[in-house]
Amino acid sequence: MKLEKEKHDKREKKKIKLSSKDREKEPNGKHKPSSKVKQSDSPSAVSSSAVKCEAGDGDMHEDVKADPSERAQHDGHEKSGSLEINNNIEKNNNKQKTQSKSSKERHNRKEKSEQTADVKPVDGDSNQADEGQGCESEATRKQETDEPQAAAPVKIKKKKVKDEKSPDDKNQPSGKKRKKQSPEHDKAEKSKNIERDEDDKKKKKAKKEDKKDQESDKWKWWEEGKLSDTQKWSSLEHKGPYFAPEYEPLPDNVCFCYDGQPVKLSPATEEIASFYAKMLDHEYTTKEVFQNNFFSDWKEEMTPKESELIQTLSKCDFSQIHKYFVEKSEERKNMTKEEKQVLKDEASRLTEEYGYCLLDGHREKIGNFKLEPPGLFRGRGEHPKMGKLKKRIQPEDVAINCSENSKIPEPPAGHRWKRVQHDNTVTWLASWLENIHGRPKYIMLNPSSKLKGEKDWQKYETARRLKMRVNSIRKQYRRDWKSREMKIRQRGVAIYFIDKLALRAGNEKDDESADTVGCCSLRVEHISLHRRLDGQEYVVEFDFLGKDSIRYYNKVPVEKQVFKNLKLFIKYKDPEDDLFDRITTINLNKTLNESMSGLTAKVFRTYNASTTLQDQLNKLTTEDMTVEEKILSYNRANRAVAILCNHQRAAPKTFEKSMQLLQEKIQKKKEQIEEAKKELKEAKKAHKDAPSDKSKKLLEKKEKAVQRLSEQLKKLQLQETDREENKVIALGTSKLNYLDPRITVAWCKKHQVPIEKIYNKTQRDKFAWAIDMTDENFQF
DNA sequence: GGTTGCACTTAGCATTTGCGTA
DNA sequence: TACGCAAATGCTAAGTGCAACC
Repeated sequence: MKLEKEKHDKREKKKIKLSSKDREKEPNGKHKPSSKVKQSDSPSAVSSSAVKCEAGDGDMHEDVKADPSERAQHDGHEKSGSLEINNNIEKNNNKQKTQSKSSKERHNRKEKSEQTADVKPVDGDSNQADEGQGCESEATRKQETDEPQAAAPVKIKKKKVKDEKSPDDKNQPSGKKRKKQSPEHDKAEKSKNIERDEDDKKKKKAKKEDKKDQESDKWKWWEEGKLSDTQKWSSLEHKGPYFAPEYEPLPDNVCFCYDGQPVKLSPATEEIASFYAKMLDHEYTTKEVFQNNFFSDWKEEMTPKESELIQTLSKCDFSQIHKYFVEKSEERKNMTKEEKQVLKDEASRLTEEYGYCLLDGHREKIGNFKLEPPGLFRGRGEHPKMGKLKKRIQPEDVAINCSENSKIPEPPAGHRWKRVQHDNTVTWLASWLENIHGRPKYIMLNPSSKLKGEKDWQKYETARRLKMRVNSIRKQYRRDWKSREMKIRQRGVAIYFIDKLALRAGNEKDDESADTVGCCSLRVEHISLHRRLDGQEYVVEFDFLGKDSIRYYNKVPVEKQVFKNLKLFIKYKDPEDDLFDRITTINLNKTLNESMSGLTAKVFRTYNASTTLQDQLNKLTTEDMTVEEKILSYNRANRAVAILCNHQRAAPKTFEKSMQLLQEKIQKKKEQIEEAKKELKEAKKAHKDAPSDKSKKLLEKKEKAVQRLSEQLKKLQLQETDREENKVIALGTSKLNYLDPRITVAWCKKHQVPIEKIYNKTQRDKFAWAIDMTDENFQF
């Protein structure tokens, strides 16, 4: 009861903070009509809620909350029955849920909700023994025979050699087209060429050796033992973070204008103005919340004189500043190769100096060694803090973590660190508090590092352990659906959703963030119940904004008991009430941990994603396929996971155009094939009429041409299918975070697909442990 | 048992790089 | 060689979950 009250109070607090005016607005700032507000404002609406369900077990009103035309159907999804991804992401992701309620009404609602509780404790949970822990070592550890990284450096080398030509050489026509020169000139040219070739060879050799060194230097931490769960390192040394460059004031000819008059701003005020000016092209600056947050934070940084003068944002003219930055960006784009190379060299130097640390004697790459520069906060979705000023991080804000006996990083001249600590139970190198939410941020290692890799490996091992326990866990949550205790029923249904739909846990959120939810924080307004829908029984329609304000829309047939429970959970509740008001992620995870050590809601996502990949790969791959077809199968399996996990992306801006180009290419190829076939027919006839060696050769040539063109066509068509199917689906997130890489490596080895066709360089670095240790027999 | 802070993973968008093609 | 595009990489927001504390 107390828990429910607290949940309610929290929500209440949040609602008060977020003005109803803001909440009822569409992302574009326009007010949208809100029937839901009306409904909940009326006292008679108390039990009617946005969730429509039948009265009793009889016929049901089949109500769909949003315009069905807005929802793209996506069928054929095995796991959830019918997962639907909305193609119109931009539109739908920004869709805001209308919510408004007076606190008095909310209080009444809480009391009503209390009436629904059965509080007879039933001991339904069974503790189950743990299984093996930690990272299992693979039975077979095979050395990687391919050199997946070879391709890219060779190409770079080629280009470099080309670039190193003297200016004279650059202008010389090459090869056969060269004009005849004098013998002296030829001789000089020849010796030049020899020189160049030798130089080339030397460089190639050096590079090869470098690479060899790097390979042999590569730390195979997975072949060593782990320190302990708490101790993360024995020694850690680094250079500290790299600070963002100081602000460069605008040239005198670039003016900020207020009320039509040019105003020279102080450097601090001007810097913040430049943050806004840079974003003028972006939709953010059209949003009222963004504008208000920016303006109030900006005002705080102004001098008293500036603050007195600048009273309204609408009178501020940033256009000159905006133009200046656009021009600067153009200039950068139009730099010569040499100028670009200077910048590139400087960046490499920085990475070399700050981008690596020494961890237990091994050189490890740092993930983010550059401190975040100041700017304006860009939240995702309808974030109440968008537009606020992200302040410049000073050395005095930064805590350093390294070993006691190491060389302590030097703070910038005239400054000192916030503190220097030597805590080997954490993995971060530096940390600071960001000023928007007051939360800590960290500088940590790259995913290719031991610390990250080990944790990743462990994650997949936990998911594999779940595979062994999942049947008994499923039996248990089915039993819980019939518990006499409301809390246990809710928990049973929540775990069912987490398992079946790969929903996130849904922790309680602080008051000042976008209104997004996960499983445990679902509200009544996020589901609609349909006794029958599209020929299926007991359908739950989900519609809510999840992490990053990505819309989750799905119509799922569920078991009858789940459906009945959901009806019970929403009884006497209003749209904004919690669907699972008796549980939190903490007690849900506690229950899961009792079933299996290390089990949390998150593990189900990893487990279901990896299982789906393995099943789909088995189903979609056959031996007679070409490598291209196998890759398409892999992408399809990957896509099934991305759909399950609801990993969406905005369609690429150039999507339509590039598809059109591809289609034109396909058409052209088809025409070429037709032409080639005609020629083949003629060659056949010629050979039949007057057989000779020449005619035979010609015939063979034409046959090969048709075959080659047909293969090219097939490749293009596969590309077209793949691209179309990937339009709004992001494959990368699941590949990097949810799919046990050993499944991929085993599949590549079994089906002779080069690993670099599936994993790029970064991914191969991250999954080096899996690539090294996995053979083709690996089973998740 | 709940709250809070901290440490870490997961996530999509923005920017840069480099490849294929005209 | 320049250009346009897709892929790769970088950036940082937004989640999860644990442990200390009350």
